[in-house]
Amino acid sequence: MTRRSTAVPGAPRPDPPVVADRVHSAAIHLLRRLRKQDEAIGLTAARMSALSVVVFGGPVTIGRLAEAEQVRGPTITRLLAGMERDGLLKRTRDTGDRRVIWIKATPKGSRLLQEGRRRRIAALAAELSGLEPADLALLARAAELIERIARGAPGP
Amino acid sequence: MTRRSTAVPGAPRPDPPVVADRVHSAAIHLLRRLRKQDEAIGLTAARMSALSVVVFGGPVTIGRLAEAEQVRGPTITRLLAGMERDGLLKRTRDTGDRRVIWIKATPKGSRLLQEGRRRRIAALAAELSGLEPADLALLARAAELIERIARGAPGP
DNA sequence: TCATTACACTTAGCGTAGCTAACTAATAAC
DNA sequence: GTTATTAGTTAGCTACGCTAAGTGTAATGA
Repeated sequence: MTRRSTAVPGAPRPDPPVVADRVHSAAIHLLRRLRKQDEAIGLTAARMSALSVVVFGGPVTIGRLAEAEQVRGPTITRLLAGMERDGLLKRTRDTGDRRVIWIKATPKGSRLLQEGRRRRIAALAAELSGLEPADLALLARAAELIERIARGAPGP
Repeated sequence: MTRRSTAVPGAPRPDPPVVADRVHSAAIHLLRRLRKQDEAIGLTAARMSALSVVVFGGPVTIGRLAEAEQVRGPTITRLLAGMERDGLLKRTRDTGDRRVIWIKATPKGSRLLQEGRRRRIAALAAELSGLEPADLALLARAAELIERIARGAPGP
């Protein structure tokens, strides 16, 4: 079913390529800006993203994690190697199928993730808090749309 | 993180950190997805971004380009080296101040940029064209908001 | 004038992240 | 009991951030 509209009556229909270009550009610039917050906590974007899958999604296998992160196996393997070395998570061989490895976050990992997100997001959140509630809601809705599209999902 | 509905008068005020987190996450996933389109044309995101500054902003110096791209000098130097090798742009020593180098796009560079943007954006635009006009307009507005925030502008 | 300072850019080298191809080890299928 | 499939790793490539240090040009000032 279609969603509730926030359209301004009489506004011209936006051109998809133009909107795509703008959204694309905004995403690039936003992430470049946020990257600068990274070294404060020592969690890169890739680590933070993977860690949040593990922390919020519960224990997960390497393959599922690669899928969730939309990257290939070796990328995850190396990412996890560094994070395990840093004590953020641990691997456990599956007792049934011994090819499978389960990834679990350590308390340190969970704590660092929360802290990292807080920091990385803080600057952005601070800017956002200057917006009107309507604009905030608009951004939330936009993020939802983009997320769905990025996942390649046909619909909600 | 709870899922929130579209902005409706009377809805609770969205929490800035929550929105920030979602926007952040959406940006990451979107770009990861778009990156997959890159090899089709042979222009990476960084190249495309720099090239578009050169193409649309006219000839530019290395320093200004680094500034525009929000990266350090050496990053631009190396980026340009590859692009010059590939015939996408050319360097010219400033005749007045011989420390300065002007970057200009070649016809090939301009052409490739247009083509690259078209391709990189095509998939996204295709998805977007399935949206209602209202949602398209919402995304356009969201991109505008994010762009302003990413630039660190105080904004209206 | 000539030594010093400032500036624009480059080189060297490090770290992180993406990839493919080829490998090991375990399981499933015939 | 082979053979095929699956899960994950290793090796090695590219790209793109960074800092520190180097080169060459311009500006300054004793």
